[in-house]
Amino acid sequence: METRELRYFVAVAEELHFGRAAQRLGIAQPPLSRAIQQLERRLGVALLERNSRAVTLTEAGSVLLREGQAALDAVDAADRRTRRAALAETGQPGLVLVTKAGASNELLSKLLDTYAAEPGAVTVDVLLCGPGEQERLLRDGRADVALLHRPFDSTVGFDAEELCTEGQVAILPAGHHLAGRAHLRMADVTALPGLPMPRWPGPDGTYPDGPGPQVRDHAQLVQLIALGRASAVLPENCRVHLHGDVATVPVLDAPTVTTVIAWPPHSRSQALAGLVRAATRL
Amino acid sequence: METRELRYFVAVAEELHFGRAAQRLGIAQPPLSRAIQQLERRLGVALLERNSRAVTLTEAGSVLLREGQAALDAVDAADRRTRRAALAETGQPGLVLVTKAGASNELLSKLLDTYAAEPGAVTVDVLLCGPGEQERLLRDGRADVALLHRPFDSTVGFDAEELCTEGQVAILPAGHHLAGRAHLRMADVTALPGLPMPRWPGPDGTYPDGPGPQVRDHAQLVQLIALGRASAVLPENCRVHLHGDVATVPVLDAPTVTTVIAWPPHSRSQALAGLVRAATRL
DNA sequence: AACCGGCGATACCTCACCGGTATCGCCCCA
DNA sequence: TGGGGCGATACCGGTGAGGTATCGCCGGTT
Repeated sequence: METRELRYFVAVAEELHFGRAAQRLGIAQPPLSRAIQQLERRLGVALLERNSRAVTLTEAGSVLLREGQAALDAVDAADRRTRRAALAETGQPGLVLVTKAGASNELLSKLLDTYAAEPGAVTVDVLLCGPGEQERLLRDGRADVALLHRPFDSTVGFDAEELCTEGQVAILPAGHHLAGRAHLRMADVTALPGLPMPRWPGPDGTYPDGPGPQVRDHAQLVQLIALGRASAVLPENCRVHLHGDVATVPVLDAPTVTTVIAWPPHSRSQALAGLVRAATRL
Repeated sequence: METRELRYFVAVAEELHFGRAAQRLGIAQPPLSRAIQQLERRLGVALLERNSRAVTLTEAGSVLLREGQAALDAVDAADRRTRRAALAETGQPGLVLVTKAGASNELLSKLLDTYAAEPGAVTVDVLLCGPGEQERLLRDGRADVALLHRPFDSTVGFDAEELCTEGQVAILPAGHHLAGRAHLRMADVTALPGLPMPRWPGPDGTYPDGPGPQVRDHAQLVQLIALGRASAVLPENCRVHLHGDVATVPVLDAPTVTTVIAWPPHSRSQALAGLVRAATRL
């Protein structure tokens, strides 16, 4: 099975429309139709159901969609990491670390300082992204290593070391009547009248239905809380980049959050090993 | 990057010889040389160092070797699992479970019975293999789910659930002077004069250097022990398929062995979920 | 009921590129 | 200095990927 065929199939399977898929791929529709037919013939498997007016996935088709996406990510990762390895020989970015924007900031800066002081340390690029995007970046090779936060992020499929564990705090508008409490319970802060929890985008970039404002990063969220339009429960360390307009109150029964450093399991890079060693020594 | 190019590069990188690689791929040498050159040109990266008389990998080349092997496994997995999904619709093997030959036998049969009794259970094929081969089979799609034994097998890169934990016992020839002891320590059984630990093949099929007979599975090992040519330390449950010629003695300070059920993290199959549920209920 | 429009499949053509054979150039070694 | 092993180059033929034009089917509209 060739990568080209996989890319074509994944495009059609995601769009469920040959015309749009062809457009997205930058080719005409007839070659796309033929390529999919040929793939089905070579596999000996029907992947798509074309009853006129609609294209749907067969059972085998949805398996190939999932597995094909994973395989394409792996191929992209091979491409990107190879290019990066070649650049690294000439000096440039040795490792790319990805973390959620606005999370674990002081841990991250300590880590970067500690690692940079090591002999043989390479340059580390830091990539910030929204929640849930890190796994993808790690899988498709745009990043080599990530700071993840369990239980929000899953470390399944990666190798990981735990770095630290912390409780969570509620973030409330400064004048809110609960802002003065010494501590709260989850039941106190879920469904606060007029202060809904925000909605984060899913892996596909769309927002789930429901109440609450749509946010893309912590800065947006804090602004909305300061405006009295939302509330949130976040790990303690986010306090360091909050200012006077919001209050933080520990939430006793919120799940604890563990920060871990994670990387693809087949990495055998010297640089990555050094960074992980530095992290576990913090 | 196309799958064909990756396969070609991996062959050359493993053989470090264009002629042999071409032979292994079933093509002539000149097209192979050209394909590699083109890959290097497209990536803009030197992958191989050809000083006359020897081919060696560059730093970027070894990155592409590792990442490329992982990517090819993922592509193979997509192919195999798609074909299997299509067969499953017509009734045949719904899941392939792989485990080390001769390990966790009664646990496995209980698991298969429990699962088979569930409504909607599909047929489960059992694949037996040597130690260290399971991860590979899971990665390239020849298997869907595995019984692994920590700490011998690594579950890195997979999703897993723990099933049970057990101590280890020394396996000795029936008449051995330590066979009557109530228990032993690791120090007692490592380097027994005339009873070396066996050597198992590595992932590449070759055996490490050193003393001790080469073995490929538990049956061979037990036979060698009964003949007084080897000894071993294995999880307790292996007792059930031993016979009179060998003795087992608990080893108090051997690491405990945890049997886990593991599967590729992006699986979303209903059948797999049912099997895992059955396993955790045992 | 007839027509129109959207969509996937088919027909047919062109050209890139993949693979094969023959041969070269280089270098180690006898 | 000549031979042999090895990778690169030159050249050729066939497969197949992609493009354009068009068909066939079906559903909704008037």
